[in-house]
Amino acid sequence: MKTRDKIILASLELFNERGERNVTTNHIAAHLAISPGNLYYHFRNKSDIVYEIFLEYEKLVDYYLQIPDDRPLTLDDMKFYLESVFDGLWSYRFFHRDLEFLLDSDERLRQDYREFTNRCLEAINRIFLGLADGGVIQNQAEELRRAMSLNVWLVITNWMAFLKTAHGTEMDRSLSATRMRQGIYQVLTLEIPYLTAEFYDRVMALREQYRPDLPDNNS
Amino acid sequence: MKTRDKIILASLELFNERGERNVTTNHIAAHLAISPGNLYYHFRNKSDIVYEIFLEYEKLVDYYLQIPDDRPLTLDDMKFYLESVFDGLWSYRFFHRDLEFLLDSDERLRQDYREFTNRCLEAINRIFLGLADGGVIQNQAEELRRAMSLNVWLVITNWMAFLKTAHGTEMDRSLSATRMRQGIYQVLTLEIPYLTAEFYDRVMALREQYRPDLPDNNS
DNA sequence: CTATTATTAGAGTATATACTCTAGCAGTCA
DNA sequence: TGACTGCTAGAGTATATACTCTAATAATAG
Repeated sequence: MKTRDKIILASLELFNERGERNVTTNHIAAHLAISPGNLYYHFRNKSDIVYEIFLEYEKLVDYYLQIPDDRPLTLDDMKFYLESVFDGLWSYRFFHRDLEFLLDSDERLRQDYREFTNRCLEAINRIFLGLADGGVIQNQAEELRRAMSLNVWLVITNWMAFLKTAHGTEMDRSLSATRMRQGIYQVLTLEIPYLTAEFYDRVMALREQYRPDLPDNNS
Repeated sequence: MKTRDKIILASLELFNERGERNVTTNHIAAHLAISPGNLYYHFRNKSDIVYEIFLEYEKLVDYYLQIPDDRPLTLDDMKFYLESVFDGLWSYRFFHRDLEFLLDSDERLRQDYREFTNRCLEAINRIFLGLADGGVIQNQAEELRRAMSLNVWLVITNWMAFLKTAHGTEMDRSLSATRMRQGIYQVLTLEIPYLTAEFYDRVMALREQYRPDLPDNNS
């Protein structure tokens, strides 16, 4: 594997683990057992590494969120979108943690992220439309659908932070990966009132699969 | 005003404006035209300043979120809670920005914040109960109400970050304060499906007051 | 007035961090 | 072979940052 790719990979790993703020370029180099000079040969600065990682994140999510417009959407589609998005969120979870600082330090990233957000909102909106076509959820007025999409986005992008902050120190990876699924539960909760009678039971059953086992057992 | 209080005030101001990460203790001292030594006479370290500010934030929100249990809640109550919470969020907006790092650096804060979160969730839950009593929203199953409360919390605590990241550089204070109100719009959106027939029109009219003037005009 | 305590200034320090510079090495192509 | 280009090491640097230390000044109590 090329050094450049190794740098990106190790950075992502360390960022996710410790937070971007706590990971220096020297740490990254040390972790890879390469020299700082080597790292800076491949990247002009830390922001460039972050930006490169963002491009991957963006690509992944954009790939997941391709919405077919030649057919209605099914329950399986919905499940796929939810799982994919939370999977992406998990893989690049450092990103939303220090988001504001990162955007402040890099004009390019701010621009790109804004467009990324808009694309995601648009995708969520189209998923709702597709699900309405598929008879899973009821059709809603444009304005309400947009407001709902935004709420879905807010819940999704805040879920990771909630887990990290609302629960104790017991945030080992395995536990997180399980808890992560509760994010899907929360999103499905948003949809409940809009389900069609035909699909109500099936969606509720799906939702049940993501229910947190422990009621609220933090400490 | 005592120096100690001035430090807290100036810190809050600077943190909100530039983000905690970009504000050093030396900046704070310089801003107040006092010496670093003086600052460190009053606070052992930066974390202590943050913690002190958190205590104020906590007190404010706890004060706002006192829920009377001897009477049902009205629409006005709901409006008050929403405006109060978003007002608090705005006044201490730096806090949620670097939340994860702050909690990582201060065990006390992590502990306290977790309890704070739980109290807020509990309060939201009780507001829903009170509103159901008041005939504003329909009564829901315990589990659904809890999941909804959590969604409300997620939307509220992520709203500030969304504004800062999804819109351009044009985030001067005045604009923000206006946009801030759209957060209330989003929370009310969550409640729509659960409104009682008697209150539907009134809540929708209230919600209308918080509707963003510009559809999605960022750049 | 004096002794004591609280407050403040301001120079200073240890450490960290992002990043640079130079020189050497390795692969490649003529 | 030799020259050229890409890659790497590693010491080094400028700056920032959180925080300390000492001495001086103000406030207060007896």
